[in-house]
Amino acid sequence: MLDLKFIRENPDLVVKKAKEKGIEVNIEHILVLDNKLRGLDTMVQSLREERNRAAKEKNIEKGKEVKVKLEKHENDLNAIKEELNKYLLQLPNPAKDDVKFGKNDTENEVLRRVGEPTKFNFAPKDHLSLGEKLDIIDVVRASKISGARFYFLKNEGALLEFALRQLAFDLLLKEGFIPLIPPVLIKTEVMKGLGYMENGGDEDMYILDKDDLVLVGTSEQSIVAIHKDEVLNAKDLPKRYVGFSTCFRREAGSYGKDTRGILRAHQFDKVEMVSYTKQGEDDKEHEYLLSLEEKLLQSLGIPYQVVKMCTGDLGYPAARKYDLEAWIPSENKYREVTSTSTTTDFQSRRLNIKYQDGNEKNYVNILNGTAFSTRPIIAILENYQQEDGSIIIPEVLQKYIGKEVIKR
RNA sequence: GGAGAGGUCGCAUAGUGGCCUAGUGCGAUGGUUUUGAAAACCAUUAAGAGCGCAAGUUCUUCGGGAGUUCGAAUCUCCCCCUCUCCGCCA
Repeated sequence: MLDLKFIRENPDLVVKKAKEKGIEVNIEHILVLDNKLRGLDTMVQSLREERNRAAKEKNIEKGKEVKVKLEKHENDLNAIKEELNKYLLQLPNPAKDDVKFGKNDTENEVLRRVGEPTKFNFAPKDHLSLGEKLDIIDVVRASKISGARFYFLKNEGALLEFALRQLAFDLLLKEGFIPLIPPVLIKTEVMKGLGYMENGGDEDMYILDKDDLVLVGTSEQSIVAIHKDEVLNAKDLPKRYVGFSTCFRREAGSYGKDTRGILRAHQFDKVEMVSYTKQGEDDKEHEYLLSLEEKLLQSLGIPYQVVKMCTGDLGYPAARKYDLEAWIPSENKYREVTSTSTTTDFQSRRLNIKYQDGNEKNYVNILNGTAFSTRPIIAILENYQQEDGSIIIPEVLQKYIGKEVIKR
């Protein structure tokens, strides 16, 4: 959500920035509504003043008269407020100035590559063939009981996930992150407030009508909302959380896309980082979160590239976003495994999260980033595969799993 | 799931239709006093919004929403949350 005053003063900029993200905005309508609203608001206020005065004087006749007038104008006011709000919620967060303009993901910017694409003197297999042969991934039985896009992680497959999670927590706890296991069901009303259900977002969510709850698509959703309607102390910032949870996505609209293996599933696990910082300190924090993500991938010894999203690929709340893409030998290309975004004060306005610094009060900046998800397992299996189909376990993970090789 | 009790300013509590412009205590902040501190005393003690150059002024908010009323913290209805007991259960 953007500041209404800012919109009033910089309407052209708001339009231009939205356009860069590929979103058309009817700013005229917003300004007209805003203008109407303020006129009406003033009128309603003075009518209320009259009502209050009549009540104090116990002037019943006068009170009755004012009540009728007030009712009508209050209804109008509420209607306009609601409409204006609807439009305001549709405005995207403007991209930061350092973000390059681009229409879609083909125009994203590769910032750097770390490590060389893994070379094999045999034809590398994909993660699913490897996983099935080693009996660590089972999608056939999963589909029997849950349908397409579900999987069992089994044996060392399950242990690999635990190991990745522990590796991430070990690093982030050292960095002072607060560990968190969040709820994965959120009230529909709160999810709407978060803004994840707009623009078709609800199509990608599992909604439990009977209980008015929604399954989270990422624990970012519950972690970001943890301080809803709170004023934080500036002393405690930056405040950093690391949460672990299962994530649920309907993947509507991705039929036939990435159907093989565990790359795109309805359910997966993720270790998520969320930072709250003071206004204007998000750039520094963003680089910090990125550096942590790189450190984790580097410690696994997986070749990757850092990609900076162009304006057209940013999405609504992000002002800047980096993806880390790991080298996937079977596809002969890099694929997204983790990412990090700054939402500046876009989310904190919606959620009403502020901080107090002396006499000053301001909205916090909120950032998020993936430490690990299930996806890096794909990169590990494929990059560490041997000719006989066995997998060497990355050295940093060996202590968690208690062996060096996965073989049958 | 059943029965009951609650939710008021940072915290604790008072408030059962107009004297609430929400009282009191604690805490916090500033000041006076003091060599310094404590104590004492004095003052301040929320957020959001509108109008106004400003001083200021008005409105909204007593868990949330809807209603009754000239007038609601107070009455009615719905919802949320917390606590106690029972039942069930990792």
